Amino acid sequence: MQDSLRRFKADIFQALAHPTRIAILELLSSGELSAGALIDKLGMEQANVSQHLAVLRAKQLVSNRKAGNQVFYSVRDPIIIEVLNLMRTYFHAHLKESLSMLDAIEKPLETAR
Amino acid sequence: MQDSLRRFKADIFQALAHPTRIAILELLSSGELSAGALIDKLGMEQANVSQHLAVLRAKQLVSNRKAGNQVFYSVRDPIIIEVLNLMRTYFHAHLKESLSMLDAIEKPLETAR
DNA sequence: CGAATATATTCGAATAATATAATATTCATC
DNA sequence: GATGAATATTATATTATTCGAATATATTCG
Repeated sequence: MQDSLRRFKADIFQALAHPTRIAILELLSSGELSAGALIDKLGMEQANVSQHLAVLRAKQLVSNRKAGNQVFYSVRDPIIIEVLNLMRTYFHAHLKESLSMLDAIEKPLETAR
Repeated sequence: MQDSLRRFKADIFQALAHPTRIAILELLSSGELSAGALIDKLGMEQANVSQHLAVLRAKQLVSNRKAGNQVFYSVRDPIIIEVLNLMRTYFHAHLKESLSMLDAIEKPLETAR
């Protein structure tokens, strides 16, 4: 059971472990948005956003409501937003190290393919 | 910058997205432990635990202190524990759905019970 | 020194996550 | 019922994570 809980947590964290999905949740934190609105605001491929939405749906982090032609998404439980906010606090607390971490992550962008 | 913050968050979540690493952080939440103690308590391969510790170190979620022969690990910032606790709250709030999610994840090794 | 203990690293194979492209579905309107 | 708009799904190539096995590095002790 202890173990199940950990697998569950790991699973949610996995769903959160992508910048695009975090962006989606943050965009939704102030209220619901249609898939199209999300695509616009993110400025990304329709299919890609839709796949990320599918991940969030699969882990039940968002709910969706179909209205005619469109699908409106919203954050299922505000606790998730709290988690994101805590992470922001964490980021600020460790700003210096965080920045060097980001430097390491962000490759010196190479010639695009 | 918005984007950097999201990449940072995603990166931390990625580090949290494994049951073993969650277990490690939870074991450390009440104080520091040596790598050996963690290996014992987890009952896992030495190399495997060490690799997970390396991930946690890389993302600076734990600090380590070498004392003679041993290396003692501790959680770097209690905010991380708060995040795990929030996740536990979330789990309880959505117990029913969570269980069915876990069912889907766990192999159908059902025979007994 | 050499052996023993504690921990870390490297390598390779298996598996999972991602982005893009192409296609499918669903609904509204004509 | 055909067309167009909004959204979802599938297929695939690429890349990243994971585990176990083997090996390496410290450190202590005799």
